[in-house]
Amino acid sequence: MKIKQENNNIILEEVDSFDIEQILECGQCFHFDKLEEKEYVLVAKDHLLHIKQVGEKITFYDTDEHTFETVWRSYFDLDRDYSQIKNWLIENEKRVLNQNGALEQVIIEKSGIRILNQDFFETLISFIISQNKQIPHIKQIVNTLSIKYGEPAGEINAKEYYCFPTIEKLSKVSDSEMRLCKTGFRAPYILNACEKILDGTIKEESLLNCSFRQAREELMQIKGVGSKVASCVALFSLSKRDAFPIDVWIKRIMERIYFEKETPKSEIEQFADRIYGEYGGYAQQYLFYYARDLGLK
DNA sequence: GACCAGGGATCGT
DNA sequence: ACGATCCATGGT
Repeated sequence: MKIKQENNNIILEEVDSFDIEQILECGQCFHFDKLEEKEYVLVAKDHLLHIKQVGEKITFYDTDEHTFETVWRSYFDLDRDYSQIKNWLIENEKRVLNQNGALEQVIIEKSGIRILNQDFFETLISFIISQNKQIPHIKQIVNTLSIKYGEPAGEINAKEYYCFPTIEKLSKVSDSEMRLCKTGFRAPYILNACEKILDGTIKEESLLNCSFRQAREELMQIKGVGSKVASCVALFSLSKRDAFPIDVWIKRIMERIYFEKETPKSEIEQFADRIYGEYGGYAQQYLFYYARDLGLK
């Protein structure tokens, strides 16, 4: 990877496995705007980023080296060797199945995906909101909460963007106010999550220092957080790359490519552990995006 | 353990 | 237009 500073911009070249469209649109994050083809504005970690990709060249507009190094390098998972992960997954699938599997083609098609290292609180609330909702609606709610309760993050093309609210701010919102943001029955879940963090039941620090399974157990103490939401939070904000969140899409694609019949989630989870192991999270993201694009039924 | 509410935008017909 | 669906979960 080559890093250049040009005017006020940071330019990346020769980045392996990086497609800004696939990274943002694959369903792992919700706080961004598409401006043009492969040109986006996103708000993350209390920073605003205007980013554009043309071929192999990626421009981080109005970004200094210090911000790039301290915020975006880790956010975009730039120190991870994705080629090694892809190769391992394809080889291990072959070993377990004793023949070539379907994952290789999925990975080739979605090879520009990276798993973002997102903020814990924002990820937790976003995935509580996500249940039974489609991505455009999740984005709308995250946006509404940020505008109403977050700090200004900056302006691009005459549009003001807002940071995701702090836990203190969000915890003081009333149930009825929260429902005005279209959160519906999830409103008490969001408030319960704030409560459990503020009273110390849930500690990000200890979640970072334990196994995926332990972290999932602890997160599930929050009302409205089940196995799927907890797995997403662990994968996207706690570096648990062995997490394998199973939703309807993953269930459908796994049933199609490995089982060829209806299969309980518990069995799918066990199988994923065996075939994808410590890289389950990456496999899940390739498969999820692929299945959604396919519009699998 | 199977079923159903809950809330509303979006998608498919 | 309008009904079905939706990156689940908790309660019954």
